[in-house]
Amino acid sequence: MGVNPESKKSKKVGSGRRATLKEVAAEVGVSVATVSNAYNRPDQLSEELRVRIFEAAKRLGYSGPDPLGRSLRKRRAGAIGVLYADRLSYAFTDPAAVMFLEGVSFAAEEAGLGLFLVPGGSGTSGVGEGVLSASVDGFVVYCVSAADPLIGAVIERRLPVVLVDDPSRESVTSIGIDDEGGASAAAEHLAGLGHRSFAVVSFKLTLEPDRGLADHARQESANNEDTRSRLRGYKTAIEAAGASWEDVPVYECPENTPEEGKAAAEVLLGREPRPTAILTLSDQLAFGVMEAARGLGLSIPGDLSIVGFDDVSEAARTTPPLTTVYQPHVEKGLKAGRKLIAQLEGEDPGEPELLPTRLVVRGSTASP
Amino acid sequence: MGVNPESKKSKKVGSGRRATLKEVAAEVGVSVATVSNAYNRPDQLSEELRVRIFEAAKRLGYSGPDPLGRSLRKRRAGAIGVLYADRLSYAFTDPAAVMFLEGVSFAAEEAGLGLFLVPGGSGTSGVGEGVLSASVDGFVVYCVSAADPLIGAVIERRLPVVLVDDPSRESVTSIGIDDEGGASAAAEHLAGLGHRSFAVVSFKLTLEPDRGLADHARQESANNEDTRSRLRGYKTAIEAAGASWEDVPVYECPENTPEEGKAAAEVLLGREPRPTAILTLSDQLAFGVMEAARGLGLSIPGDLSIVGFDDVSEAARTTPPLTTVYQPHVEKGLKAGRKLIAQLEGEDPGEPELLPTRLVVRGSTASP
DNA sequence: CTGAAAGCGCTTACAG
DNA sequence: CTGAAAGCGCTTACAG
Repeated sequence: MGVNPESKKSKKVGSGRRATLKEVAAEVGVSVATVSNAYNRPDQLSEELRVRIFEAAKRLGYSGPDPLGRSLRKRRAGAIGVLYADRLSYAFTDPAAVMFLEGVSFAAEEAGLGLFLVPGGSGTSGVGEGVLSASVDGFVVYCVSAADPLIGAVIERRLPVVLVDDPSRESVTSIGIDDEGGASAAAEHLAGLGHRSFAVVSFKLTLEPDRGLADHARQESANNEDTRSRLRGYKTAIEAAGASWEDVPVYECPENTPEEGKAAAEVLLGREPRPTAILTLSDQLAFGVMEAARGLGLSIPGDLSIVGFDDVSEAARTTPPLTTVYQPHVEKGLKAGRKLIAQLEGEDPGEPELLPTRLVVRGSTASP
Repeated sequence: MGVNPESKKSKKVGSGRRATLKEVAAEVGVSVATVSNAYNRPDQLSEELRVRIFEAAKRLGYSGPDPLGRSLRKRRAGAIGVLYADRLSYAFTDPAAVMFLEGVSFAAEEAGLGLFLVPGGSGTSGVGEGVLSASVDGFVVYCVSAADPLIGAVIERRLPVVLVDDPSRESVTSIGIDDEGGASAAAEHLAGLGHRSFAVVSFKLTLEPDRGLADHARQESANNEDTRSRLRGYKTAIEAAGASWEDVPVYECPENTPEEGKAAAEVLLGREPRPTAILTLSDQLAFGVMEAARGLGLSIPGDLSIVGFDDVSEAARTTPPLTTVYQPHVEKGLKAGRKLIAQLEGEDPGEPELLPTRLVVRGSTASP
């Protein structure tokens, strides 16, 4: 029978010391290998013995091999890590990030893996601490600028990696979207409606973000590939329409939130001449722009046309509905996850992929 | 100098075999203990030696102690597990779940822990497989019915646990909200407006969900504590208003989605007498009800009053805005996470807590 | 300031 | 069908 080592300290469930494989083996009078086999290779022992082992396990409160021991031995953590540059909790605040995670989690589930959300941002510990200490088999790196030291930490770990929205490292698998194409389609659309006076609301441009108008040099220094591409798309289309990019104010927001977008728009709409169209780098920013316009008594799209980027589900439900650039967030996450899993299984992750974007014209844009 | 063992197979970054503590020790000519100390207890060795060790580590491509080995030795996974009953990917689809996760992730970040999302649902592997194999230090259990075998798997693991929205296990820490109070406030509100003809759109009632009207017996058999409480709240207030609960059709939806809510409403609104008010168990369901009403040409709230539950951010932005019961999703997640972390640190997780709910009256309710 | 030794809990050839 | 042994990579008293 053996005395249950837990009976002494009978605190709440969960606080007791777990039994181990070794203890179960001792209880049954077999070797640890046999107990291990009972769980992992049922064909390696008689059914009768297997049942006896499970009974003993139950008696001792043993719930199967400890994942920690097993992982070390098998050199497999059983989880894929998702690295997000900002605070983890902030990721759940951004609908685009949430959809992306939905896709990744789908891929993880397919493969029977867990999803480990790695604290990347400025937590209590140093930069990259989370990356260095996460028990994962690989990383999906999302929303992390190529210049961020976090990327260095990830590379150092020498685990399989998929970089999302950042094709800058040739040697690393990546997946992204056609940022430039989407952006230029949006700007072309506005130009086609007759707009010539534009303004842009942008993400942060460097690791040390500013809040305010960004001059040409600063725009050029943008170190997020998607930010660069979207700005380039806007620029190309605006110049093709015969307007000067030099005259287009680009406002940098340190964070991708409606609040920041609102603050940006309030500045941009106070300038002379007042822009007739505002292009943003995300729906989140565009929502803030809409709010600012309402606050100033401007009608959309009568006085001001607005376009977003992302086609988050809410974009279809604002008043008026937002014209924006669709990108397949869930699919991007799914494919990123699958590319990582392919690497884990020694398969070819495939070429860097660029998923298509598409302009979705709704009610927030019209002739000036 | 020593030959870098990786130089032979020069495939993509990430595919190389990692160096180990032992190899670094050999390279420098010190013991593994000293190398370990270099990373974990800088005061235990001379600065000069420490630098030499880091240089050697860099040379060999060693990025610091492997989390797997460290976790096993320290008996700490460095992550808190979140268990969700359905498919993981589905959690990201439900705005209430996303806010909850935001809160949990905030708590995890505070404590320098990762967030491990455990596949609970019907993946490729057996029930509880994800739970049994997750390398975590404890579980936050969300949206899992007390009757679900997953709970059994969690308990078996003998790790610290926090049960969310399910106070049924006395011995386990839990946190929830005042479901009944919120629900009865909502029904009272409708009764106060003069409604006497109600219908209810409910979550699934058992582990084997039905789609359709649920008779009294089935309502009673509901095994989710929050579902039971909300139904009880509706019932109490409706009966207090002098109406008969027997006459109130309760439609069970197998999933908490707008689509299901719509299907439910289409049936309920086809009945005679047509209800003048529909109470739902969530905003997600309520959104579907709104859609169904629109589809049938019914005006809200003129022909039909609708109330939701959750006060998801979208609830304020529908047309008309949704009257609903607010609950503090993020705070619930935050507190659940902190209670778990308190247990991990041997502190008192505190009493089971019941967070307050509050009726938020918006435009979707009016006199019949 | 540094090292030898034990051990965290497990799995996997291999031998019988 | 079962077991003895090695070892996954690390940390931690402990001794010097």
